[in-house]
Amino acid sequence: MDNTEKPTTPELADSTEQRIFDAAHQVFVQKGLDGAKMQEIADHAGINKALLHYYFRTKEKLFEMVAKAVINRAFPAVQQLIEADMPLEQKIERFVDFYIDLISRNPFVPLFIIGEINKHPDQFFEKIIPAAPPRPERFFRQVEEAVAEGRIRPISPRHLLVNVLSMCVFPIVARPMLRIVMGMSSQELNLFLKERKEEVKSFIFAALRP
Amino acid sequence: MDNTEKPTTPELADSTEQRIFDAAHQVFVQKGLDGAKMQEIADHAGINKALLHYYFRTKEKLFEMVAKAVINRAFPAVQQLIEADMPLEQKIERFVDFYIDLISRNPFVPLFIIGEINKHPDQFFEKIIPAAPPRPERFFRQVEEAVAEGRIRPISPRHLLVNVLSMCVFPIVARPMLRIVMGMSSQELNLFLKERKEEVKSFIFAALRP
DNA sequence: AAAAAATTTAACCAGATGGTTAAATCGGCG
DNA sequence: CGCCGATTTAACCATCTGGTTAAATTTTTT
Repeated sequence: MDNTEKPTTPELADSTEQRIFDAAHQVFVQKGLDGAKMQEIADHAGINKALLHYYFRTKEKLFEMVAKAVINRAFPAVQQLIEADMPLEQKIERFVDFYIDLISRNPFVPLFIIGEINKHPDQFFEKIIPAAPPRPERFFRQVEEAVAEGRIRPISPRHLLVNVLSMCVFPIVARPMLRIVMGMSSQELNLFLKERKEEVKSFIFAALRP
Repeated sequence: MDNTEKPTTPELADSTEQRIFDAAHQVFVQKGLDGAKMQEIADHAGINKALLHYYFRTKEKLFEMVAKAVINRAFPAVQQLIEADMPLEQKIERFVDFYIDLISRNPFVPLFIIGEINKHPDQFFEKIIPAAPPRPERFFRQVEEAVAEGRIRPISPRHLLVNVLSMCVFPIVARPMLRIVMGMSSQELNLFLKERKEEVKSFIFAALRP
């Protein structure tokens, strides 16, 4: 039914504090800062407003913690895989599989990040986003090498990465829009999204043929 | 500075009513139903709250009108091009150019549609979305024909369309996220997005080679 | 200039929401 | 049992926000 991931900070596992945090995580990610109500978070955690404010003083602080957790969970995972020590072709394959799985389990996360930055750019870049993240330099070099060796068709490494990301993330995030544009039922869409992993991989490798 | 499009209902052009509607359009699309405040819309239109409520009774009604305008402006344009009477290859080329332009001028629109459906699915599908939109059957047939003739590599028409859509829309919509993932400055991103049209087209046609 | 329409001012209301507080209650534990 | 921390209850407050209203003021029309 609800197959979205919930974060776990091991030390506090199963504690009330953790239950509240998980509830906040879910509500904030789905509805955003403005759309989320403290009462709804309390309900979702199975407690009341008083206790909610007892554990987390203010909505702002709670949101800040959740937002930090979201981005600290989302980006390092990607970074790690994209910069891993692994042949380019294999890396792309694993990346597509891994990333489609990841986004399928957390379909609201990309929307949450983009939306909140759009609505409150200042706070987000000040408080939530950490130090400058390292660029995927190794991946870029791998692509350039593969091009130089003639293993793949000449292509801009950055555009390749963005193409891969786009084809993995967008269909899952834009699910409600696809339903309209493609005129598909919810069931049809489920089947369609399951085919994506193979379809995206074959599309990419076809585009990369020399 | 602000290159987002504003809708124009010709009859009322330049009227106060239109100025208010345009302001509402801009604020709602950027901040969503919950994030938008009536006072902000009034400020943006250069009037006061009383007059705002004089022209548009309630926030709900105003939002409903804006949302309808957004989707009635967004989807038919796509539908028309994708179902046009035109050779497949040419159609894809024009579609990429047209769609990247369209989204660049309205970068918040896709996010708005997806986000609002996620937050208020009931209202949106009841009141905003019109009758069942026609599927892109002709496009699908064109792809199947091209495959049968061996002009392009075998591929699922629906996945092809979603791939094209993804590569056009996602990078523009996810701009704030790309900044983080790719570690690019705002200026670098502008240059990067300008290269996209050519880059996407060549990627697609490379993937379609038999 | 007079009349009519558009717009502003300023006050107000009601409901929702974030947040607080003190006392009561519950639950485990020595 | 009796203590102690966790949790609930219920009342309360301040603020924000959507919405209304009547009168005053400005602008447009006649």
